[in-house]
Amino acid sequence: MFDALHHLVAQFVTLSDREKSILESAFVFKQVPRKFPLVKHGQIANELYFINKGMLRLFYENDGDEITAYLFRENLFASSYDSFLRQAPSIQSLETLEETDLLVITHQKMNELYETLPKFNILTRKIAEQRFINAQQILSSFLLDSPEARYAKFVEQNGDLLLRVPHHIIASYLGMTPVSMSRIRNRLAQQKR
Amino acid sequence: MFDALHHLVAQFVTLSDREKSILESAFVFKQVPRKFPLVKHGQIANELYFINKGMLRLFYENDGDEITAYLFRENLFASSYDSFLRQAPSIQSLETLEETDLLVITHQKMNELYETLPKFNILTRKIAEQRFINAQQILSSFLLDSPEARYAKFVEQNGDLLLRVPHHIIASYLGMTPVSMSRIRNRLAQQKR
DNA sequence: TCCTTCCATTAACAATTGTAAAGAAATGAG
DNA sequence: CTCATTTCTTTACAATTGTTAATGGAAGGA
Repeated sequence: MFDALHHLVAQFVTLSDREKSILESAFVFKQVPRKFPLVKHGQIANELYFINKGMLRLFYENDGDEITAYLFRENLFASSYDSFLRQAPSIQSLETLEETDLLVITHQKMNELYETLPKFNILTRKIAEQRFINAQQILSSFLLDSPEARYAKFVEQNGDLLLRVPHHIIASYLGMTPVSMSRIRNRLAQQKR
Repeated sequence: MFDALHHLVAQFVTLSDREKSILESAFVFKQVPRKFPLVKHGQIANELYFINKGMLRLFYENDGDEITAYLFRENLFASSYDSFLRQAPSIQSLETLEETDLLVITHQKMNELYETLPKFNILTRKIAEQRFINAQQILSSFLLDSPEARYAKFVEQNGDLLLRVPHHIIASYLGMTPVSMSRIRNRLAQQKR
């Protein structure tokens, strides 16, 4: 149950068995069905999730339609980070895309961990740094690439998601409409012939 | 000389006088002229900068032309972060826009600080978290706003930079061409009449 | 101060994207 | 298994952006 979590943590810090069990005891297992809302826009996110199985989507609600901010898959930490970190009302919503198995830690438990497990500061620092680098890579794709190139890169890196996530959700993640993405798919498919 | 730095640090952690002097001793003051290259694309960034006065721009070099990744102003830490954090060759370049006064800390000195000043982990974690939230806000503007709205927001938040930074540098930061930004400026100016 | 380089705007045209709507196919809940 | 809902694609048109080029003006180095 905690294998994937320990495997991720081990990439950043080395923990003793004792420290591992302190870490484990801070999390609670939770299985949630498809389309289950974990954070609603306007609420304060007070949980952080580690995904054992399934997928989450973080999205904005923009007068009626939903714009994907990020897609979380297995073995990632997920949350509405801005809300969770600042403990302020979330401008994003978080929902499952599939039936999902989560390890849940509350904001309060995390603060306790900073005390009982000093290495936790290093761990979260490195994870925050990595998230920043990731955000910067996505941003760079908006600055440097055409929508067509951005879609092509997405397929290269996350091609499997095309079969797992509705296309209009991917389209909004790539900053385009489903119509435009369909045209791009058409163009790229014809180039390959 | 260290006033602005201490002021920023105080927003995240409380340091004793002794800790403050440890922090100070890790930095070196450096004044650099306009258009001075601090990190060249391909190099490994091994310095982090705190800006006392002046401005830096972080940019990509895309077959000949330069695309702004970020604009750093006074009282901010600046670096080619991906390169600095991973100690890998930088895909970005970092340059001064004006004559600039910097406090410089090396990657090695930073690792020493993590040992001699444990609170430094907390400080850098919180700064990394803040940078992530900032990156996410910028990204959300690409997902949610039209180029016109993105320009309008920029003016609202950083209007003074229009007089301080060449427009084509701002345009590429906003993900558009200088021509398109000029048209948008024209449109918005006419709406106000 | 002079001169070269850089910079912002405008114009015209091509290409791409957004919007709205409709139909066919796939999917999930009961 | 069936039916309502969701999802993907296509079409036509409007709007916006990119591209290239030219001009006038500003700015900075010698």
